[in-house]
Formats: sequence, C-alpha cells, structure tokens
Amino acid sequence: MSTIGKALSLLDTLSRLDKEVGLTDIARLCSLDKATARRFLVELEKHGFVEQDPDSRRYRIGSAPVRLARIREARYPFLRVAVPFIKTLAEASAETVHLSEFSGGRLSTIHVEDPPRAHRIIVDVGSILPFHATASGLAFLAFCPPAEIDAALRKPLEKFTDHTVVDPKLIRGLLDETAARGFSISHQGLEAGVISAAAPVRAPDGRPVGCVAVAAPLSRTTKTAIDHFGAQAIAAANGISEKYYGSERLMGTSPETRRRD
Amino acid sequence: MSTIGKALSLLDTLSRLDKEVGLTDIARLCSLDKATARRFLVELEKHGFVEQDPDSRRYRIGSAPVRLARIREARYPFLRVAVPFIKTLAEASAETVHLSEFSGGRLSTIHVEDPPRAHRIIVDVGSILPFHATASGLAFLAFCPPAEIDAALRKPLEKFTDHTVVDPKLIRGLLDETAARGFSISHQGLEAGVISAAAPVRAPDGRPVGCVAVAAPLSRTTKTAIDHFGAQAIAAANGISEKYYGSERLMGTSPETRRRD
DNA sequence: GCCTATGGTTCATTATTTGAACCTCAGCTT
DNA sequence: AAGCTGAGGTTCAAATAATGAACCATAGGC
Repeated sequence: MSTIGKALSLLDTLSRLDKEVGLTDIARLCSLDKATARRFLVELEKHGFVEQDPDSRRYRIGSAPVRLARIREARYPFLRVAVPFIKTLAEASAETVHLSEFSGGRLSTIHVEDPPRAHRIIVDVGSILPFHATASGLAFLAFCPPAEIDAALRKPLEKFTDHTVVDPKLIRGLLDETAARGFSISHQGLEAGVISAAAPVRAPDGRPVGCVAVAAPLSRTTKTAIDHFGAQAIAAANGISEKYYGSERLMGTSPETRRRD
Repeated sequence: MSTIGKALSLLDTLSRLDKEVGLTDIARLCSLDKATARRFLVELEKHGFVEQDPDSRRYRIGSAPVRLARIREARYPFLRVAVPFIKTLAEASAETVHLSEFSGGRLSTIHVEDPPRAHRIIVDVGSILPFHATASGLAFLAFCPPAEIDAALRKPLEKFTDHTVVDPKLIRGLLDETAARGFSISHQGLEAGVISAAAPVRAPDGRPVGCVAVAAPLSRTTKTAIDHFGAQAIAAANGISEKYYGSERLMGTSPETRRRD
C-alpha cells in the first residue's frame, strides 16, 4: 500500500476510536511501526489533520477536515438537498429515517430524523453501517457493480444478532430481491427487534452514493407497513437524486468570493 | 517534503480553488509531475478525500473530510462553545464579528455573525486571513512564540491596499503593541474602508488557537469605539477559552456509542 | 487528416520510507 | 534510592516505494 494510503488509513482509524489515543496504541491499531506511526502523525499534524494534546500527548482528529468539509459542503450541499426529503419521510412514516453516505469504502450515517413518538429506533449520526447486516448496506450493494459486491462479501461478515445473515450465498439472494424490488429489508440484521427498509440514492451514472432508510420496532411493523416504508424510501431517494444531480450537472464556477478584513 | 505532506498539500490546493480542476492543472498548481499528481489523486480518491466527476474527469474535495469533521465536532465542539460568545458580541457591538481558527498553517474564518443593520462588513466563512494584513492575523501572531513570528514575516507579504503594512519591522511594532494591549487593530490592512480589532483565543498553554475579530466600516468608527471593540473581543476570546478548556481538561472517554440498524 | 491539448500509463532510476535498536523520562516497585 | 517498566520519541543503514520522461489514447479545433 502506498504511504499516502497508510497515512489516510491511520487517520481513518483515529476517527473510528471514541477516545484520544497515544502513539503506541495507534501504531498497534494500524499495524505500523511506532516510528512510522509517529512520522505519519507529525506529517498529518503539520497539515492540521491530527492534533496532539500538549498534556496527555495523545492524538485526535484535527481541524483541517472541518475546513475541507465546510468547503465541500458549500459547493456540494448534499445534506441541504437531502434533509427535507428525510424530514418529510420521517413525518409520513412516523418512524426513524436515516440517510447514509458512502465514503472511504464505508457507509456512514450522515443524518437522522426522529419521528415525534416515544417508542422509536435510535440511530446515531456518524455510525458505520455494515453492508451485509443493514438495510442501507444491502440497498447500497444491490445496485453496485458485481466486482464490489464480490469484494464486500469476501470480507469476514460479523454476526450481530441471531438473525444476521452471514452466508454470502444467502446475501446474494437478498441483493437480487433488493435489486428487483428497488428497496432492501433488514430483519433484525444489526440489532434484535429492529426492522428496516432502505433505498439507494444514485448518481446519474447509476452508482449508489448513499441510502435512505426507515427503521422501525419489529413489534409494531407489519409486512404491509415495511413494503410501504420501502416504497417511500425509494421515492425519497429518487427525489434527492433528482434534486441534487438534476438540472445543474456542472457544479464548478462558484459564486464570487467576497472577503473583507 | 514527505509524500504525505505533498499529498495533503495537493488536497489543500484543491480546497483553495473555487472550481473543479483537471489533472494537468492540479499538477501544475502543485508543482508536481502529472503522473505523481495522478497517483496522489487516485490514492486520495480511494479514501474519499477527493472525487472525480465521471463526465468532466475533473477533481473536487470528497466526502471523507465531512465524515472526519463530524466526528471531530462531535468530540470537540469548538463552534458550539464559541458561537454564543460571537453572537453576543455582534449584538453588543452592532458590527460584524467573526471567529477564525488556526489550521494547516493558516488562519481561516470559521464563523461569522452579522449585526442587524444594512451597512456592515461582509466576511465569508472559509476565507483565509493573512497574518500581516488582518486584525486576526496580528492578534494571532502577537501571542505566538518568536520563531513563528519570524517564519511568518520571512514570507513575501502582499500589499492588499495602500494602507497594508508590509515592512517586517513595522509589523513587529504592531505586534508589540498588540501583545501589550491584548488586542490588535487592522486599519484597512486587507480592504480599504474597513477597520478591525481582534483578540486571540488561547489554549491553556498560552498558544493561540484562533481569534475573535470585530470588523466595522472606517467611516463610522471612532478611536474610542475601536478600543471598546478590542476590549469586547478580549472578553469574548477569554470567555470561549475558559468555557472550552475550562473544567473538563480530559476530553476522552466519550459517551456511550449507540447504534441501531 | 493533421495538430494540439487533455487524461492516463509505464518502468528504470532515484529518493523516501522503514523499523530494530536506541534514548529519555515519569511513575511504580522493591 | 536503585531498579524496573512502559510510555513517547529518535536514529540510520537497509528495503522499498515514489518519481518523471516518454509514452499511449482520445477528443476537439482547424
């Protein structure tokens, strides 16, 4: 793997931890030599991608990604386009609706709308959605080129609940169903007692870029209801795709850049 | 320079452009060979830091920084702490107040509050503040270790207006005044007709991490008013610093990570 | 049909990365 | 207090990955 790739993986690993870590830990977690890890961290720090706490000497994600994210969002406001659709769907379905985005080889939750009722599914922004065990993951994979499906199913598949499907053959079956139906269903794949339906948001070339998913308590959700959620998820996902990629295909040529002291 | 550094510089360059660019352009802008630039872009793309438009083949910032930024902000919500202070100051001063953060060797605007009046200074979130020509830059430098001041003043200093001070000796004078007074003043340093006062937000070790600045039209701003803005900026900056770094110095050990399908 | 400019690729050369061993320091044990 | 342990951090010869001139492919302009 290239040096750049290794450094970015380190950054990724660091982002995945829920606390700050020291040099030795991060080296171990990334399977890197301590000296190498240190050089990476120093280099990343120079550019603001990591920060070292001056007291504890531990490392954390720096502020450069925040700057880049602001720039990207300013030019490419996916959430601004997508959120209204998610909100509408959360109201219509009266269940939790979440939006995920494919980034860095993973599907991560980028927005969640809770319905106004006490008993609902909790999803955290930032959480990673395993491809084989979530409705979003299945919906995403189902519309990917075969090579990527193969790659995803070659990896070890964790069994999160008694119901998690981990047999690649069975998963391929689910993907075929999903592709035919337009939306996926995850029956307690990641968490017991939760059922979800998801549909992919697709770029104009057909490649999925993320998913819209409705997650509901299994106990109150009928087959009819799930099918309905799926259809609604498809509508929302297509709506986002059309509005986002729709008219203005060329996104360059930004507005004027004003700047004052 | 290390490969990682070069790749991150490429990313930085890409972020600084206000439109998408092709391979040849980005190679030229980064003084890299086309083949090298391409390898960097491919590697960065693998990790989601850049994206290539499938039609135009041009490159833009990807979604990975957005993910990292969310994680950082979740753990380290600088803006959530700082914004109330900026808002209060914008109301109290009835002028534009902006907050900057040091990242990747530069000071960039991360939040702006406009006062509720028509004639006001416009500052854009994301804009870069030159150290020698802005109140924020001067306030930041004035509280930096001498080595960093030297480094900043060794670089070529652009003359943005007739009033921009570009003589390193004179700038050192301004920095001394700033350090003594606690806040800096920029008299039309970046833009004619604009005067600003700024104070640094400092980490517990004394190092500045960003600045609070008040920017006002020169025409309606008296010496007394600017001194008052300066004092208010100091109060806001200290308030942010205390609230942010104050009680809970150890930031690790995040709350529980909930995750549902 | 030719010219030019673009994105993209190759592979011998070259420079950078690598990691075992090392140093230093702080806290703990005896 | 001496010795131990494990942390962060550093060194430099050996190993490896980055480099870029030259290349191909394609698209648009003339």
